[in-house]
This record gives sequence, structure tokens and C-alpha cells, in this order.
Amino acid sequence: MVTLAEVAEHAGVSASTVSYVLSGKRSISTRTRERVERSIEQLGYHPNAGARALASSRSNVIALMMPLRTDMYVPVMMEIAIAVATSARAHGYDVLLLTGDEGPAAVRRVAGSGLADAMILMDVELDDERLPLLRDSARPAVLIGLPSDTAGLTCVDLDFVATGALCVEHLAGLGHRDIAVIGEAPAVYERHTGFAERTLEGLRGRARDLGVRLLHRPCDPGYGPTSATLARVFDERPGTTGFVVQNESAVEPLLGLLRQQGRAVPEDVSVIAVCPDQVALQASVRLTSVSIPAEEMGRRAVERIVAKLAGDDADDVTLIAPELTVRASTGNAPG
Amino acid sequence: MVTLAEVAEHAGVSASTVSYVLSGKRSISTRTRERVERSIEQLGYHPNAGARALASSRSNVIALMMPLRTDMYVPVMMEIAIAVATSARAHGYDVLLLTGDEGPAAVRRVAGSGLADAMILMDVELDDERLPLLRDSARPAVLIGLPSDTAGLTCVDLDFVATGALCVEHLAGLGHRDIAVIGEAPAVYERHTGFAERTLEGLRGRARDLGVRLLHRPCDPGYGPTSATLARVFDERPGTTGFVVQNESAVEPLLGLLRQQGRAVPEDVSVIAVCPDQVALQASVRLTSVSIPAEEMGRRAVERIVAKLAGDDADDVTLIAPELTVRASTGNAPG
DNA sequence: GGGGCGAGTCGAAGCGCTTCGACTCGCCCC
DNA sequence: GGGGCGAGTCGAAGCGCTTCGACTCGCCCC
Repeated sequence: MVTLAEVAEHAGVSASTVSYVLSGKRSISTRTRERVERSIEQLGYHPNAGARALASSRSNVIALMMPLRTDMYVPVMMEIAIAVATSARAHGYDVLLLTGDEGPAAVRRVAGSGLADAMILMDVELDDERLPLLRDSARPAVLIGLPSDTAGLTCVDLDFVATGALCVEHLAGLGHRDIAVIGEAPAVYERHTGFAERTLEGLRGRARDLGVRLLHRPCDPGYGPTSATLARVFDERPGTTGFVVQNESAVEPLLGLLRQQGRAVPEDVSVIAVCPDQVALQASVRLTSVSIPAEEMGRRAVERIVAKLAGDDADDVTLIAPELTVRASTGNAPG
Repeated sequence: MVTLAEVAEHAGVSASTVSYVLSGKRSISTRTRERVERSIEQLGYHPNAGARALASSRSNVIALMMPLRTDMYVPVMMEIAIAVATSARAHGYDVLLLTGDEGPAAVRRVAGSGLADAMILMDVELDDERLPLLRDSARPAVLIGLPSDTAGLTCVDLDFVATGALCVEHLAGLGHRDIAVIGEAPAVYERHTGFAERTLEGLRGRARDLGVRLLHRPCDPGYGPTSATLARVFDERPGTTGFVVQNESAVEPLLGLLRQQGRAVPEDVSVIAVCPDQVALQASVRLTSVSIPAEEMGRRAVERIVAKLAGDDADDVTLIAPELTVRASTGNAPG
């Protein structure tokens, strides 16, 4: 391993000068800077991360806490993770991958050891057990998701309440009076996952405002559960003409089942999904959807973290406004 | 931040004694050890990661290089990543998340800076540009995937050649003489991704041996491309009765399309998939499949890395034998 | 009863950086 | 012409650990 001292010797300057060339914290003459840069290049020098962290008390690492479970929104999680990693690198940070199963202990460990300067948390529950620790911690944190009480926290999320409202509005505007919601797996609601609860809140609120009947049914992933859920819906509300789907793995099964039952989309039944654009476009009917801006969520979270590490200590909630794209799966209610 | 020196003072011992309690590298009396452990507990001490890395030249971090692209096997990638993170923690390591877009530069940076002690690489191409660097590097590395030339490298992968062979064998054994392969996206083959090419090799080889006709068609993700690919297949080979699907996003569309065409599965057409068990079980027909053991791949990669970090410097290739599970989507060829 | 040995503990050095204070030197200004 | 100032550079200290050598002490053995 090449050290800074070796670079200094090679360039004929002191170690501190090399350090200042690297950090730019003091002015260096062009002549010296170029000489040092040439030595760095020639020797293939990379600053030792541990030494740098120890001396500066900055690791230049951001921890990302991902859910361990893979029962929901896998592509969204993955896209967020990749966006976080990519944006972090663009700001000079690396990303440490933590899984949610370590829980609060991971927060303590990472904060205490200086492994990371800050953390980003995904899969936030309404009353998440990691929150008290984050509020106390000296290290900045950003949540991707929204707990019940956001006081003292910085959050980035899609505005899922508005998302739910938007879906009902769109369907109601087309004349649908009986709307069914195919939701996430029951387990997702049982642990009070923020986005699922908030979407429901938005759906119900607007349905009430507009005098539309709303039936919500959680749905385990896959064809079988979707089929059972659909049967139950038509059993309880035979007049259902509008569907809101917030469950990626139910999308294609639902479309296939409706086709089999001879219900045309959108002539007989309208379907709107809350999902990434990619899913909406790859389905067998091009879906009207509210997109989940995973890349933007990851990127914005990193931007907030970087700002906080640079001294901005405001806590705030960034809600991304939902965008509804009308495609081929929604139309006027029949009759 | 609490330091080791503060723990030492609190416990009334020297700093080195605390260090030896932590590492267990020298014997410590039970009395002293318990006193130190109590102080650590009471003060909430966490060793500083940077200082530890600097002094020991070990970061206890494993770098995981993931593909940036999300055009294939997202759930598999995600499951591997989670398995790597979980197993790494079980062995006392943390995981640094790198994306593939930094390429060889990332390998140099991580190795040179001591950010990580070792690395795991995913999404390996047959002639991957990162390989020469890995062969030279002093730091251990494990590939999840298989390049053309494995000399000087340690790899873990499903035996995709055997996987391909197994699929053809199963269908041929049921009397199918015309088999079509719905493959990954064209881009996956264009960049010579190891697993895709190897599966094809296995499929073709065994088809030749058994005198079965094989038609391979790459397929972009989604319903539209699957539909077009299927039409092309039946156009070129109207007698096709067996399908091998190695493309997760084509599975449900394919089943739906066959149903629409009035082709019963498995009475008229047999379908076998190469995919995680979860996908096979959630499809509209319970699929006969060769499973992709993502969790095992991630775990084994970590085990090999940990062994190498402990001094085992053997290079070897771990090929996981494929397992075929017969479910409801394959049966005797018609007629 | 003295020598040797292992268990247990300590002190100091060193890992490779950053950063602070101090120094030199040339220029500009009154 | 002397004082002040900013640009440019250096040396030393210090960040919080690990690890090596050395020391003490009690026990066991011949």
C-alpha cells in the first residue's frame, strides 16, 4: 500500500502539503499541486480510509438500512437502493448496507463506531422502534417513508395520502361508484407500514368526500391469493367497476382473471395501479397508474443527508406529489 | 463518543487489557474480564471502526458489487444481496454496497483505500473487464457467477450448464421433440452474461445428445415482447410442445397467452421455468421449475470470503447442483 | 529451595492520516 | 523604507485503536 508519506517524498514536499492538495483546504501553488498530482498518479496512491476517518472523524460513508423481508415492492426497494448508492458516490460517499433485522442495535452500532456519518432508513413503520434513537442521535438520519410522528425527523416519501385520493378522484370522475382496493399482503398492514396505511387513508377520505363506496382487501402475493381476493370482492360487491391495485404481484394476475371472466378492461372494469412506471408499461393492458418515483426518493434522501452533513440541521418532511398517468386501463363506468 | 481509554479508566485497567478483552488474543482473568465488560456495558462503548482498521489493517468490511441495471432477475439480485448482508453480519463483517457502473475503478479504489478487506462481485460477464485486477489484487475476491476463464479466481454459482441440460432432459423424457426457450432480454446475451450463455450451452448440448429440436429466442421484459416472441415461435415451429422459460417477467404473460390461445398447460403444452421457487409457486399454474438458490449463493460466497480472510488461499469454483421440482406445468407430450 | 514456565497485565510504539500553529517570502501601502 | 498581510509550505501533535516486548507473580518440578 502506498502511503501519503511516500507520495510526499516522491514529490519532494511535506506530508501536510499532500494532504492539503487532496482536501483543497489551503491554497497550494499550481506548480506544487501538479507535482503532487503527478506523484499520486504514478504511485497509484489511494488515501487509507481508516486513517482518514480516524483523523477527521468523518468516514464518508452513509448507512442504508433495508428491509430484510422480500414480501413487498422488491423492485422499488432495489431501485431505491441503487439510486442511493449512485447518488452517494456522486457526492463522494460510499454506502454501507444494513438489513432491518438488526433493528435499533444497528443504529447504535453504526453511530457508536463511526462506521458511517449518517443513515438512511427504509421500510418505516408508523410507530417505528428505531425512531427514539434517531431523534437522540448526533448523526444525521433521513427516513424514506413517513412515521406517525415526524417531529425531530427528516423524511422523504411519495405523498401516499394524495396518491390514494388521486386514484379515487380519477375513478369517481369517470363515473365509478363502487371501487375495490387490492392491497398489499395482510402482514404489511399488520406491522403498520407507513405507505400502506397512508394510501388507505387517502383512498377512504376521498371516497367519503365524493360519496363513493370503497372496499379494501389485503392480498398475499401471487395468482392464487389474487384470484381468491377478486372472487370475494365480486361476491360482496357485485357492482364493482373500479379497481385500485397497490400490490405489484397482483397486477398481471388481476388482468388475466378479469379477461377470463369476460370482463373487458376498460369497457366493463377500470383498473388503476400504484406502481413503478415500468410495471404499468409491461402489463398486458397499458395501465393507468400513479407511479412510485423510486429513483427520485433515493436521490432526494441522499441530497438531504448530504445537506445535513454540510451543516443544515433543519428537520423537514419532503413529500413528493403523486403523478397520475392515464393509459389504457381506465374509462367511463359502464351503463 | 466513548473511547477505549475511558473504558480502561472506568474499569481500573490499562488500555491494552481492554483491547485484549475485546479481541480475546491473550488470556485475561475472569475477574478482570467481567469488570471490563461491565464498564463497556455501562458506558455504552463501541470501538471506533477507523482506529481499529488503521491499527489492525482490517476493516471487517466486505464490498458487494451489484449490477446497476435492473433489466433482469431483480428479485434474485435482491435476495442475494440480503443473504450476503445477513451472512456477513453473522461472521462479524459489514457490507459496503457498490454499483457496477464504477467498474474496475471501484475495485482499485476499494482495494487501495482499505475500505474493504475483500469483495464479492455479481453480474459477471464471460470476459469481464474487472477480472485481471482481481487476479492481481492482494485482497480476496469471490465471484457470484462464472467467467470463461476461472484460473486464479474463486467463484460460486448455480451450475447453469447442468440446469439447461436438466430442463431439456425432463421435457424430452416426457416425449417432447420440439422445445422453445424464452430467454432473457437480448441485451443480456449481447454483453455475454455468464449464466445466460451457460444455460444455453447446457440446453443445446443436451438437445443435441437427445435429438430434440431447440429454438432459442431472447425476450424483452413484459407482456408485449412475450406475446411477440410466442407468436414468432409458433410461426417458425408450429409443432412446439415444450417451453423453457428463463425470464421471470415472461412467466405470467406466457401462461396467460397460452390460456387465451386455448392451449392447455400441461395437456397441450408443457412449461418449465428457471426461477426462484417463489415465482414458480405464485404463478397461475404451479410451475415445474429449476430453482435459483439465491440465498445459498449469497451465503456460500460469504463463507468462501471468510475462509479466505482466515488464510485459506485456495481458488476454486463452487457449482451448486440444480434441482428440478416437478409441479403442475409439465406433462406428457400430446399425441 | 532455586529455576523455569505460564497466566495475567502494562507501557510504549506505531498504524496513516488531518489540522493547527508557525514560519518565510514577496508585495503593497502609507 | 518599514509594517502588515496573504499566499504557500512545513513540522508536530493527535485521532483511538492493536500489538509487541517486558514485567510480576505464583506454582510446579527436580
